[in-house]
Parts: sequence; structure tokens; C-alpha cells
Amino acid sequence: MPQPANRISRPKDRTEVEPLDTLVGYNLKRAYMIFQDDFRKTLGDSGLTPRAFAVLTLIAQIPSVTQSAISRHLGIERSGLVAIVDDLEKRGLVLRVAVPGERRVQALAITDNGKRAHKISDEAVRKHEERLLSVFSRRERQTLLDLLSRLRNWKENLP
Amino acid sequence: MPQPANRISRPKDRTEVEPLDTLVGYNLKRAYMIFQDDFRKTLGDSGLTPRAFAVLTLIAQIPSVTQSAISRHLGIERSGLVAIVDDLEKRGLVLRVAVPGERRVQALAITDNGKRAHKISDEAVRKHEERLLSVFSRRERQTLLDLLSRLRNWKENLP
DNA sequence: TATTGTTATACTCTATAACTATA
DNA sequence: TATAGTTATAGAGTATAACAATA
Repeated sequence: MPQPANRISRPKDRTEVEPLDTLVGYNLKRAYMIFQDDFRKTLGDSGLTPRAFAVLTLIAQIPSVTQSAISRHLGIERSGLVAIVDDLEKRGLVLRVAVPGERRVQALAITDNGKRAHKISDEAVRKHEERLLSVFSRRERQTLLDLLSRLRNWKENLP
Repeated sequence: MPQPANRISRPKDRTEVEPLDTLVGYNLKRAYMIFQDDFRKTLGDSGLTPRAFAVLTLIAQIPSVTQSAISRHLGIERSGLVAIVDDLEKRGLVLRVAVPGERRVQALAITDNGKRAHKISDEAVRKHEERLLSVFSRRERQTLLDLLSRLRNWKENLP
């Protein structure tokens, strides 16, 4: 005889359920949270957020990079960059500089203070990674890095 | 002679900057975003969110699990579970059931509809993972899973 | 028309704190 | 005192849409 669809499933109905641990997505999320939390704890309340650190790194790395270019690099919206660059500028770490011949853009330049701040943050971040990855051998760390970046590069090169 | 600290760094000052790609945290975030976006696209607007899917999976897996237990399992706050369980209950996928002898808790039970919905979602999620991991060999997928879950287990077993 | 930077806005996710009822 | 569930609330993070200036 037919059963109401929303009755509680009885034990004898129980089928094996694939546990969450077998999903890469679930494990990615948990691992990401661990890194994210520790990053913030490491750099502190007045320190750079992960995003601001990423932006500062790109400005340090790519001379005269623009906000649009950064948004493409990081896969985030242009609009989100305004507040971050505002903050970095307020801290005296970067400057918006007019570009002769292309008046729509403002090149982003890192200051000497910015370089120092980036160096200090970068060292703190490397230590935080070192700490979190201490369970792994050098080889395993490299493997993890390779696998994750292959995933990203593959996705980025899709239509 | 001393320079103002916030002058723009000139090219000759440029030192090598470690690129973001060398940070596990950065690659984790990007990979997590790829999975998250694709998960949502796969299950659609009316489908389960990653969190709701995780919760439903635990309810399917652990008979009479409580919200508190789920919050510990998933590392999220109890308060956040209320809305999720409300939603699952509204959809007729789970029920809150009174527990005799312990009147503070309500056991969560999956319904037959819930089982069906979980099975369908689970199959969609496995396919979505299969799609995203298609760049990797079986062995590489297992390695990625192992590395990520070791990270989580290590962190969970800390003071 | 397309692009850069910007603003305004809203939405999602999630944590915090406080409350209640039990234990 | 401690725990389970709940509510209210606030904050972070981020996307969307529209706009002005420029190309």
C-alpha cells in the first residue's frame, strides 16, 4: 500500500549515504576556512585582509597596474577594488597616479612605506603558511600547490 | 639624504616580490570559489545550497542527529542551523522530532521525500565534482582529497 | 560603443549575544 | 551551571546596476 511521501524514513529503509569527507568541495571549504581564519589572526585587526594583501602584492609586483587589471587578475569586481585601494592609499602604502595619454585610468604605485608594509606582511603570511602546512612534507606541499593551481588555470582558460 | 617615507618607489628600488601563485591560501581560495560557484549553478536557484546539502547529508547519515551535533560536525554556529533546518522542513525533507527523556533537544529525521531529494542532489554534486576534477587522474584526485582532509583533521585535533 | 573608475545599493553568509526551557 | 534551540542583530564581503569621463 502507498505511503505518504513525507513520512519519516524507518531504519530498514536506510541506505548507505556517501559521507561529506569524500567530496573535494567540502574539504576545500574546510581547508580554505582554516587558512582564512589563521591569516586574519596572523595579520591582526589592524593588518591587511587577505584581499588587501593580494591587491598590495600585485601593485608591488606589477608597475603601474590599474584597478581593472587587478580585478581581472584576482577574478573580482572592479567596484570592490575602490574601497580596498582607498584603504591602502589612506595607509600611505599606495598612490593613484595620473597616466599621461590615457586619462581614464589611474596607475597604482607602491610607496616606500608600502614596500616595507608588504615585506612585513609577506613574511608573516609565509610563516602562517609554514605553520599550517607543517603536517606536510616539502614534496606534499608542492603537490598541493600544483594541484590547486592546475585547477585554477584550467578553469581560467575555459570559454 | 633622507627621503619622505611615502614617496613612490622608483624602478631601481624594485625588489623581487613573491607572487601570489606561490601561496597555498590564495590557490585554496580560488579553487574553493570555482567549486562553490559551480555547485550553485549545478543545483540551481531552487536547489540546496552547499551548506543545506551538507546538513541534509548528515541528517541522512546519522539517525536522530541534533542541530548542536551538526554544528560541531560542520564547524558552524548553532544559530545558523535554524534557518537551514527551517527551510529543509518547509520543503518536507526533514522533520524535527521530540525526544522522550531529553526535552531540550529535537532529533532530526529525514523523510522519504528527503531521501529522494538527497539522492538526486548527491548525484548532481558527484557529477559536478567529476566535471571540475576532470583535469586530474584518479590518483591525483585521491591525493588532493587526502591532503585536504589531513589538513582539516590535523587542525581539528588541536587544543 | 566600450572601458575605467566610481557610487549606491542590496544581498548572502555568518557570527555574536542574549533569551527560554530544560538538564 | 551548562546545554539545546531560538531570535535579533550586526558586520563582512561581495555582486549588480547605473553613471560620468574618456577612448
